[in-house]
Amino acid sequence: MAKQTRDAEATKAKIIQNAMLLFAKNGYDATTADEIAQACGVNKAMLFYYYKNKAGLYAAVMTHVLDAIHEEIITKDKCCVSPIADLEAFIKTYAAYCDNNPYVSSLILRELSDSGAHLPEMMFASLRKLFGLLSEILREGEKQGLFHNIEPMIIHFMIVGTINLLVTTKPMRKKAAELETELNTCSDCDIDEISHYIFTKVKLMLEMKQ
Amino acid sequence: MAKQTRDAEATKAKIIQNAMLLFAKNGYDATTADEIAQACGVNKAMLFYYYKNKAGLYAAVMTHVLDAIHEEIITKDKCCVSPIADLEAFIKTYAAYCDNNPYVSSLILRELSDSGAHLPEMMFASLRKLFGLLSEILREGEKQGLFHNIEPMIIHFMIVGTINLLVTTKPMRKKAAELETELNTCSDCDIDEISHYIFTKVKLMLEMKQ
Amino acid sequence: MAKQTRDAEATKAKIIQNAMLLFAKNGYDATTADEIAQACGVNKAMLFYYYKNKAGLYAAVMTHVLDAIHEEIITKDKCCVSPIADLEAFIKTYAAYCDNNPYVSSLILRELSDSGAHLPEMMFASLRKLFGLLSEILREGEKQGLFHNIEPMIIHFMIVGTINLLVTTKPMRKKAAELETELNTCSDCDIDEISHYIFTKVKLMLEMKQ
Amino acid sequence: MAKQTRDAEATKAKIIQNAMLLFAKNGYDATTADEIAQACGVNKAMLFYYYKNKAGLYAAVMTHVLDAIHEEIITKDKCCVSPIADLEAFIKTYAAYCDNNPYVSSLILRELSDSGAHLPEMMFASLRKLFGLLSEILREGEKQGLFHNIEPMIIHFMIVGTINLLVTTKPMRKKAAELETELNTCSDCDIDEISHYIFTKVKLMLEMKQ
DNA sequence: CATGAATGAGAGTTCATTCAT
DNA sequence: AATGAATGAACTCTCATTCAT
Repeated sequence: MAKQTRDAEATKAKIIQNAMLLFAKNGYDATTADEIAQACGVNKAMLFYYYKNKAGLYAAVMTHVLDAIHEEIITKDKCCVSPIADLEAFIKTYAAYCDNNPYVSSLILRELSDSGAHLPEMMFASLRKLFGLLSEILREGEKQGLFHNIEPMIIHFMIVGTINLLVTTKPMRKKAAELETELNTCSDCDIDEISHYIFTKVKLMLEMKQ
Repeated sequence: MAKQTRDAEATKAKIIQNAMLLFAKNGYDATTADEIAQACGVNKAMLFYYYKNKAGLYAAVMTHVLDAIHEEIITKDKCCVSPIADLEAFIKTYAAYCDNNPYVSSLILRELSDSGAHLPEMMFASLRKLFGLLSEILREGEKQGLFHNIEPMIIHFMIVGTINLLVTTKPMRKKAAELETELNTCSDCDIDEISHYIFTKVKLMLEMKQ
Repeated sequence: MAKQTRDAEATKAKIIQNAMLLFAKNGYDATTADEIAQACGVNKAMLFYYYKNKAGLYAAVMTHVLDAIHEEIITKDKCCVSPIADLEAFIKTYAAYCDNNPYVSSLILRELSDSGAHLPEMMFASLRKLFGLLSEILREGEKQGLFHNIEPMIIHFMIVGTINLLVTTKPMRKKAAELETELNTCSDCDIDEISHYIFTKVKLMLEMKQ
Repeated sequence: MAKQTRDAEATKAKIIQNAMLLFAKNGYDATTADEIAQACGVNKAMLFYYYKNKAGLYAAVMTHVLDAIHEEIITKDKCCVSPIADLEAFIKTYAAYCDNNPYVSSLILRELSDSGAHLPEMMFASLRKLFGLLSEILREGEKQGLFHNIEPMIIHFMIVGTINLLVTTKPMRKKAAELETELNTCSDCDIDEISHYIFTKVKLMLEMKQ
């Protein structure tokens, strides 16, 4: 009996995992149910059995992804030591997570460029949670007189957007570097350098009174 | 000179224009040839007559968009006054252009999150041109001792990515603001405030020696 | 054993059967997937489900046809009594089979006049098998001193080509006879007369030393 | 003025010539108006201007082909010397003509395997003329007591069908010979050997009383 | 006579989804 | 819970044909 239950869970997990990769690689429309099923080694009808329809599966994938990243951040951040330490933790954790799970950036960017067309309600909740974390840090820093002239939404996109773009364009930048050596596309930068650079620059930016 | 019933240039332009809007709104896969043709008031076969296939039309749209933005920038920028003035012009022109033509941001972000899956060769050329403009400004600033510790690719995405994300998420942010007043999503910020804010912050960031 | 609503083998067979008739009647290009599906009372997508694409279905049809005729001949021929008896059996069996399944002649002639454009590899194998049967008979006859001056390929086409042409042109010849009584188009000849005539004449031809 | 007229004629001839080759190579349905126009270096609309529609062009091509072959035969045959000489001339002229204009065999075989679906009325007339020539020779031979037990339609297909099949399958037989040396596909036979062989064998066949 | 622009009616193929087992 | 069979609605693309110039 326990076997049965665990199999069902295992199947569901396998589906989410493979769907995530494929949605990230090819986008929502270009990913077919057949493809996902085949990648899982599961019958196609199972996708619909467990997730009702393609949109439902996609929603499940996105919740999974966003919840995971949120949890990663609140776990890794030794919250509340200092706003600056928190900011550093936020940036580095987010960057490291995206680098390890590169489909995440792709999924998030795509969703943002759709204005959340595929999953309005749910997207809001999960993305807001993420934005909420940074907002809180910034507000606290402002309260302590460390940060000035804060526009949290813009800062959020500066951090998160930049990281996501650098992650998704990695192969593209590598290819560009091979074609033309003149342009510096940061094609060999590793994620720790990148996140450290971003942190340093954003910190400066927030600390200035202007 | 007389208004013609059969004007190839006009038809081609109509197609590009409508395709651009639809590709931006719905993405490549979710946009159908029927839809585009109907929006143009043109027979579907014309799309293929002029652009060979859907991918060809998409490529034409993207070249058009990226070339237009490039030209806008090099026209509006009174080039070479000073790196700081150039930076300001770059940011503000780019932001204003995207705000006036909101499909642009959507198209660019989507393409970047695909790593240029739809148009490898061409994308490179056009995006590189844009990146090249900023690169040049940054390099000059560094040479003049105004900017320090420059990583151009990261700076580029910080500017361009942030603007694009703010443009595409505008409706989403508006909706979020209606639902919940607690969070500040910059939903009423207008584009000039935004681009000025970004310019100010980026300038600071570049001028610091760290 | 119970009659099933969903019987893959039955469906596949239905598709082959109807496709065979339609390809024979109208040729490859002029036969549409819609038409075939409708004739089968099956959804069009099933054709692609089972046979991948139109060419695949056509190939399946041809293999089916050629294998069937080959089997018919090796079954009906009491092989190896004497080359002459074998020749008679070959001619009469082939003729009777084509007469009973008139699409066969049409398919074969069409394919030959295309030089096997639609299915290079497969066509070779199956047609060669048929030609091999006659070749063997002729060679044996020659060895036994019964036949002389044999050019097997030419003899093969004389037999098989003539039969096929008489079968496919049957309606045409009937119509011609109605229009004009002067010309004798053998419009009332039945297949047994025809095959007997061919056998008699070919036998003479082979037995002469010239 | 004469120039104009001659140009029109030249254009029409160019169209017929190229259409003939393409119809022969690819069949009626698989040949497109675009293709023909491009091959001629003529605007597509011209095809319809001169020949009303595709079927009309095809009909024109076929009449051209069949009339040409008919004329060739009645020209080359020193008619009425003796039925045997006439037969020889008929076979050899037909074979040589098809060998020089290989599209002819393809077109004729295809048309016959359709039972003249594309051009009922016209096909009859032209094919009948050809068949009429042979019929007359056979009848005369019978009257003179040279030939016996004649079934003209069958003899006709034995001659014409065999020649056509050998011509159209030439590339196929060559390829088969390369793959497998065991089978003798007459792949190196030249047309004069073939037509002489056919003539010899048919002559024997007709002279026997059986 | 000649052209390029335009069209409508399909054709083949794909795919999310459902049904029967 | 799981599968393969089946479907209907779309989608991209093609092509004979016509129109305006």
